[in-house]
Amino acid sequence: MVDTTDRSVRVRIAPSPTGDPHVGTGYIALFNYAFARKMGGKFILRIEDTDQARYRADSEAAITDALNWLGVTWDEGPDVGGDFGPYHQSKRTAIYQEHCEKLLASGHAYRCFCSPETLAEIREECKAAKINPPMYDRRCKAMDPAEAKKRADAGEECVVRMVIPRDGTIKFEDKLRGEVEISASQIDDQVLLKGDGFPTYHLANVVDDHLMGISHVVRAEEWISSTPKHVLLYRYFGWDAPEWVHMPLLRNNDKSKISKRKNPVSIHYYRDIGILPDALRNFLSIMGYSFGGDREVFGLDEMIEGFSWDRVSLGGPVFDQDKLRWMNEQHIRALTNEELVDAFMGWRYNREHMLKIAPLIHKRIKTLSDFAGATEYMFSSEVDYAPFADKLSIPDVAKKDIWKGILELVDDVDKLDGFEPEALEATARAFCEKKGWKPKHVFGLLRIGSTGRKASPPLFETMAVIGKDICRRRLRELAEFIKKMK
RNA sequence: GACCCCAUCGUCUAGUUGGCCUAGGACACUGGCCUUUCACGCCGGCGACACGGGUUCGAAUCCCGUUGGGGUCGCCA
Repeated sequence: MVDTTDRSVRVRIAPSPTGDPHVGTGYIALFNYAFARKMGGKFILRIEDTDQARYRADSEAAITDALNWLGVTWDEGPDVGGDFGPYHQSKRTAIYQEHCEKLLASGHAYRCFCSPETLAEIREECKAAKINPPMYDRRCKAMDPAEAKKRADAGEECVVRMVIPRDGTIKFEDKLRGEVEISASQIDDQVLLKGDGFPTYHLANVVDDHLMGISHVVRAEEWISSTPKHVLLYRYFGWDAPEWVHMPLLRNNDKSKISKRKNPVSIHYYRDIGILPDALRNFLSIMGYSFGGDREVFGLDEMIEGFSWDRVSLGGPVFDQDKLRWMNEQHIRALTNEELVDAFMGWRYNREHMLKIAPLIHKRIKTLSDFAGATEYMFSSEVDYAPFADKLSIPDVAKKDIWKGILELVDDVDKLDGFEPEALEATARAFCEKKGWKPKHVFGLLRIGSTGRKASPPLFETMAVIGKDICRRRLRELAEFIKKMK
């Protein structure tokens, strides 16, 4: 089935720098990468930074670091260059606007001046009238294009929407499932160009995939329902569409789409608790995929060599932490003692990390041998809250408000760029203010939550050393623990 | 709610042109052996083809329906 002589395969991973490097990004990147290597094709990294509101400065580097850490590397991308750049969508706005003009000219798109408020009203009306799914009523489509252009040129803010046929169906072939058919009546006149002049995913994605010569779009299953829009866009532009491959979604234990509320989803979390990169990679590669025979532990090269879409299964795989740990154990065993020691040193037993710890424990140890006891929680992945059950309360605050509050604080911290002590403290104090809770009570909970101790070096410095991802995980577990307390 | 996708042990999966499946492996759980302890290792146990109709000599494998789960329905990707 797989033609290994096909050199024209070009695939891409297109993450959005809006947060932490997600395991789902790593998962999809891995399959794109394996397929590209198998076919002797190219794997491209493109940064989809078209959302100014959600853009996070520290995110892109975190994503590229995480992907490299996983062992997935790209042939073209913002850092390595290539013949199809630029590879940041934010640097391609002129291209999208130009293409939007073509659609406008051919009558496949129109300007829309409706405000977000108007749109919300329309959505409400649809709901009330039980119109499913709720859709834009296309009122601006009736406007004379010349008149619309005049208003836009005069500086009035507007978006550009694509025209979806009134009836008929849109079909496409998914490599893993066969033909998928969706009625045009289900599809809204999608916004292509936002009010700020940036493109939406749909436009940018199609234009870039075409311009970058992408042959196969390998992405997550959640995109299936918007694929008809993309198919239409290719048609409107007169381009050949790529092949579609929709991988199953990684799941929480309850089978819902994997999410940070129910699972650690940052690749950094797994790195920080001491999962070997090749173990995470191996684990991700048995999600929805089987190597063949009874092999579960295999190298990236082996996966590439035997790679075939035929080996993908479509039931959504649950991301099982236990099995990940077992996988990691297998990879640790495969190490020599020399390599194991290197792994420890590469992880946290190194000068750089010790230098962060040193000021925190310097005046808290009497002998060097006190180190292990004084820092145990800085190296472990989980802590036990049971010994503190009687300390997990705040005077005059209901238990429910406490655990919900902790979750809220975690969300506040999530919005930060980075995890610096100063910003952390400011966020925590703002939270106390907001809640009307005393810092000493909140900080006490934070301390127990992130260290598993009631005494520690300065809280926020300590949290910074433990790291954002582990702290977040611990705090969520603390909330869970309190929730379950009688 | 509408539309789309999916459906083998609790979990990851093998099973891919229907017969070699009284359904195999792995994680987890569990009984035992080994052992000065623990871990590893070894042997064993528990445990699934969602249900109902077809097609066929024969179905986990094909078709239809039902049920269940998931996803999407944003000027987010």
